Amino acid sequence: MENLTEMLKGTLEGCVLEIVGGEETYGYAITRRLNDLGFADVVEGTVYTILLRLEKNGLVQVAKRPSEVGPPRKFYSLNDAGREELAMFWAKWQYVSSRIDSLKEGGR
Amino acid sequence: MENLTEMLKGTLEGCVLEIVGGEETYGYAITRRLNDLGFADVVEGTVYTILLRLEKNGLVQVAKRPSEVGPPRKFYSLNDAGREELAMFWAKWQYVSSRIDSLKEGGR
DNA sequence: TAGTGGTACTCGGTGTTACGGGGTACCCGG
DNA sequence: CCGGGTACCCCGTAACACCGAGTACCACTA
Repeated sequence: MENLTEMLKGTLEGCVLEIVGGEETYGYAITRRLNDLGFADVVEGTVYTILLRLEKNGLVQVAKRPSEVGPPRKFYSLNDAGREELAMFWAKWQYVSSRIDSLKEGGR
Repeated sequence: MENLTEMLKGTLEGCVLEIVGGEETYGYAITRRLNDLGFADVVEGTVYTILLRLEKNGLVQVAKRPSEVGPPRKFYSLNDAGREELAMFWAKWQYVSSRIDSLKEGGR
């Protein structure tokens, strides 16, 4: 599937939030996770951008820890604000996707 | 629901395409349609921006016709390229939304 | 020991998209 | 004749994802 990028705007951040909410993890692994999930062309730079934004907005907690196979990793986990934001994201997603699906099905 | 705007990026154009594909219609009516559909804060300027983009990209056919209740309307309908684009949009939507839903459900 | 490839993060610039606000203009009823 | 609904357009702004380049750590190998 080519060029999903525009459609991901505004949802990719939520996806990252969900992944981080599931377990404490770091940028490089999140990118891999997204790629495996089917978002094949999501690229590292994008994920790091999102993570820095989440950090700036106070939605995550960060812990730097050494790795045995490369440079140190920045592990992210959600704080309360982050969990709240995540819940909000899913509410929005449900709303938007239901609207769009209803438009698709004859759309009344 | 507040501030869905970011989540609509990349999908709003598809929604307009779908509406135009359903019947020949014009900007002002499309805006109303979207508002009724639940996208309450989609605003006229946005729809016109999209319509002009569709026109520029050769996805629609345009016909100006007088109105009995105001200034003339620009009626839009899909051409072959537009129908193709619309089919593409729904394919992308299905793909993306299924991926995101699967992420939501435990995400394997 | 120099080189390669995988791991891991950061930054600056770019393009696309939707919004906000203003402007123009047509039409009808009071 | 003037306000409000109808109808369109344009310009500037903000958000978001991408791209490319840079830095740096580690293990393996020739």
